[in-house]
Amino acid sequence: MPRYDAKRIEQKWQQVWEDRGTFVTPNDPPAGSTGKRYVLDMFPYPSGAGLHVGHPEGYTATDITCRYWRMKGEHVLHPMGWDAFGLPAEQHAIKTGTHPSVTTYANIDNFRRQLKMLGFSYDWSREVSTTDEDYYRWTQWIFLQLYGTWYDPTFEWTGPDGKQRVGKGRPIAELPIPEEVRSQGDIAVRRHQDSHRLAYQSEAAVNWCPALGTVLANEEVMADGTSEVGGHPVERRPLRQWMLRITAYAERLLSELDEVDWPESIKLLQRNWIGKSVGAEVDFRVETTPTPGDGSAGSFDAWRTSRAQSGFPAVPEADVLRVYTTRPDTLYGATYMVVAPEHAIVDRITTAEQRAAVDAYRKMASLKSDLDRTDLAKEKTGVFTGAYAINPVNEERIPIWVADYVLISYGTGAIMAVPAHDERDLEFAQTFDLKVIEVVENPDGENIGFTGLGTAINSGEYNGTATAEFKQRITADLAKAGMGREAVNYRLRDWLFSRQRYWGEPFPLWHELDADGNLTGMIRAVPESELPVTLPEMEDFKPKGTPEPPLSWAPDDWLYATAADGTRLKRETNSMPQWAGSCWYYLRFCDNQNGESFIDPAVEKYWLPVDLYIGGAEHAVLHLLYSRFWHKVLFDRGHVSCAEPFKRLVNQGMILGETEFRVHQEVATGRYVTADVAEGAEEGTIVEEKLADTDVVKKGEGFVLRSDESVKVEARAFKMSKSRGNVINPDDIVQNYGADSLRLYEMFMGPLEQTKPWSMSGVEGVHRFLARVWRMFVDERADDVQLSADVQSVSPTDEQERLLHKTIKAVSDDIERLGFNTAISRMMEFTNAFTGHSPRPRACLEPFVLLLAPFAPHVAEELWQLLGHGESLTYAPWPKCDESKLVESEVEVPVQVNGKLRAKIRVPADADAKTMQSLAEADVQVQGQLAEKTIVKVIAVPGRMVNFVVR
RNA sequence: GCCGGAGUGGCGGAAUCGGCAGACGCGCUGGAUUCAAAAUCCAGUUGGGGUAAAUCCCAGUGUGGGUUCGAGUCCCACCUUCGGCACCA
Repeated sequence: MPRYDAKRIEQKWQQVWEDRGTFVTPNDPPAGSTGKRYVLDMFPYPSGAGLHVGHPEGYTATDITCRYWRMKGEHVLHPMGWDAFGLPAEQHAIKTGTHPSVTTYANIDNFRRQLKMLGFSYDWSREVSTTDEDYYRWTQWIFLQLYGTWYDPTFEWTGPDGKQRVGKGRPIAELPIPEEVRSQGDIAVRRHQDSHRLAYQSEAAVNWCPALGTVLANEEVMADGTSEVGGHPVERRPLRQWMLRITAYAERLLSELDEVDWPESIKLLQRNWIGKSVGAEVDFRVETTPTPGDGSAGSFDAWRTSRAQSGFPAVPEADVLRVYTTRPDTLYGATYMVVAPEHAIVDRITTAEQRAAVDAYRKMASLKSDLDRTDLAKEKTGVFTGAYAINPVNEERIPIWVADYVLISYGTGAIMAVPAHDERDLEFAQTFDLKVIEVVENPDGENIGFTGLGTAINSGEYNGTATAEFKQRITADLAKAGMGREAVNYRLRDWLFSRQRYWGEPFPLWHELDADGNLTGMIRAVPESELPVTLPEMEDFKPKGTPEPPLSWAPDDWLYATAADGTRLKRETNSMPQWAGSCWYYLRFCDNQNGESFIDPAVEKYWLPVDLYIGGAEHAVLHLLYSRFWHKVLFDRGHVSCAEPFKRLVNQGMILGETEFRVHQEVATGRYVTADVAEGAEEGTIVEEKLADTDVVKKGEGFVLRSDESVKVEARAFKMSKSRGNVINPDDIVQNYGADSLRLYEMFMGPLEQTKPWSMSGVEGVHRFLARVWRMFVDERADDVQLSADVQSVSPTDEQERLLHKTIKAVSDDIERLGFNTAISRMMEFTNAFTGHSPRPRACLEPFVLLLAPFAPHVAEELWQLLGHGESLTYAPWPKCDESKLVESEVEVPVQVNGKLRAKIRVPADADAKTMQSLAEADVQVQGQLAEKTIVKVIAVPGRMVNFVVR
């Protein structure tokens, strides 16, 4: 029985593709290729659970695109690899005692098997894993580029892409060394350089997660103060860590977003994350300083005079408090100031009377976790320092407070508080009974809200000025007086780049040791020739619950060395975060065998940028921002030729579990029982309740399902999860329906970008479609698989030809705009029209097989072979749409009367407006509608419709 | 709270430029085939009304308003829902 046997067909063709190396892609374009396409998937983390149905969604979308472009004659790069460093493998290793590399490579084998089973056209010879020494050698090399680079924000240059830019990452050797630094000797020069490198060490308070035994990046900590992985509490702790100076690139990361074709929503997420704001810095002189001799001598007037002469200094004097504000126009409404508890000025200005209270507050604030500082403690706390500052515009004396609602890490760590126009300031002012002065009003008397725009009041000479103009004027005036300047701030923070983990890339760095074996703080980069710094073999890599990284108890021969100059060296024992490997994998795919460099420049120039990048929206800020940052550094240093790595980005939507139904049934007046039911459960079924009203129904007894108005049915689809038991395993789907059905179903579910629920009967639906296609070609009543006698070399009818070319056009257009669901429905329409008719012209069916091929490649190959073709259809030319075959001599158009559809008439396709009108008027239906009415106006759109406006 | 996306039959969704709302699939109903079933094929399927018949009538794309000859599509306000951010001055 030659039924549609997906399993036989799929195994056969996967073997053929592998044997023939069908998808192996050399870097040199084949003769006659029309161009290059680099189509990339976000490579997976090979978890122990295996492939999830979410993976094949994006992978099928890219695969269809690749197969389509190959048939169009493009040279297509379509690689796959593994983002295999990371916490789960390490935690699994700790639990089971298996080395993480063992688990990782076993998982990779499973993932590879599953992906091959789905028939994706990857060039497997380009496979990489971030955990391979050959790979992370270059991750370390790129890190050294970051380490060896400083950002010059004023450097003007033109890149290889021909665009003019201001700001460039330059070699650290080109960093100007100020004379006073140079005069202090070598160590001072090295320190100066270290403070400008894109990779630097910092002692700052970091996110330490005791449960995971590691520090985390801001991006890895959720809004509620718990870790993104596992949801464990995270605390703030001062620790020495490696940071990457991504903030230096904030402006470039923001402005160069305009160059890429990404969804606006993702660009917006990145813009918000970078969080640029434009405002002003303003200096407030502290009136009294309790400790003499710290530079506070002199009157306010004297200070003002000197400022007017010397201008706004880079660093304020010790008794000057610098604030950042986006609303310099509200300066007259500043009634108090607030500094963050960590602000250095607090020690200098706190009065003796307030000292004890301030110290206690600062201590308390330092112990608070982020969680305490946000959600739980929304009410404002703070302490008066006893000191006052002078408002530079009106010389008002205003109190300085310490409060933790001001963050040390943003702006200058200090604010001028304008309670009339800032909700948080008002809340604080009300709590502590501070003055509120309104300085903005709406001339129309409408409520402008806190931050609304309007015109100035209570603002001296500026009264009556509109907000926008006021901002400009006062910023200019402050600058002239040496009291302020325009300033830009970013919400983006530097990237915490070190982790206390074994299973990650070691840093290619040495610490210099002194005679006693202590760190001197001086760093030496491992020479490029000594890369990779491989992970040492270790039995015990279990975190000890302290911030000591596992590598710190690595064998001594790994840990220590002596330099040629006799200096004792100790390795950096932190490791890189999982993001490191995924920051640049798209580059290595182009040239994964290269032992000389991370990518050959000519190869890079040919393949880059990635033309289409598809993956989950969960990487909208993290991976995609980090990756762009690294790429820009490599670009600035001349290692890549384009400034943006991913030209077009598409996020696939999440696939949810099957829709679940739940009934709420009234059992007594106002009392409900709730239960999960199967879809289409019938009245009278006994269902077991979830939440019982124990007064009415005993728990565990169940109740009889009714169907009346007191019963409410709730339908909801949930995220797939093990605990909910609604996970769909791709292996099962392939086993029961085949890979082609899985691919087709995932594309048919709905738009790629959309979140959508799984439906098993939907899978059956597309499987039925493929079986229908099969029967369009194969007579199932025959004894063996052979072309049906109904498929004949006869001339197609005009109608058949028109449908074929309509289908070619629609499917091609749909693939190019990634509208796979509609492409599939077009092919279904074609199939519905052709099945059951005999004879079925070959001239229509052959191109149809080619249209189907990107979506369901296995069955398409089988049918192509049945049609007598010896070669795989992978590189068969894509069918061309003959526009002349699309034209119809007559079209049906709607006729409206006062905008309402009243009739349909057939008109010649090329009829002009006049002809259409007279044909419409001649129609019996229309005449009936127009009888006894006056025609006021007629709108006729040729080929579209006719509308009579009547009275 | 702020920012963004989405609301269309019983369900997933279609309508690419403001021009026939509901393509295609699921589900359901009826029929054919069959000893019976599975599989397959054919027909119907937004709701309401109406007819001997239908190429009939009315309503209809979250709600309320508006622009237009004409609105699922554009504008204003609101509701619901999903996602992101969240003391960022």
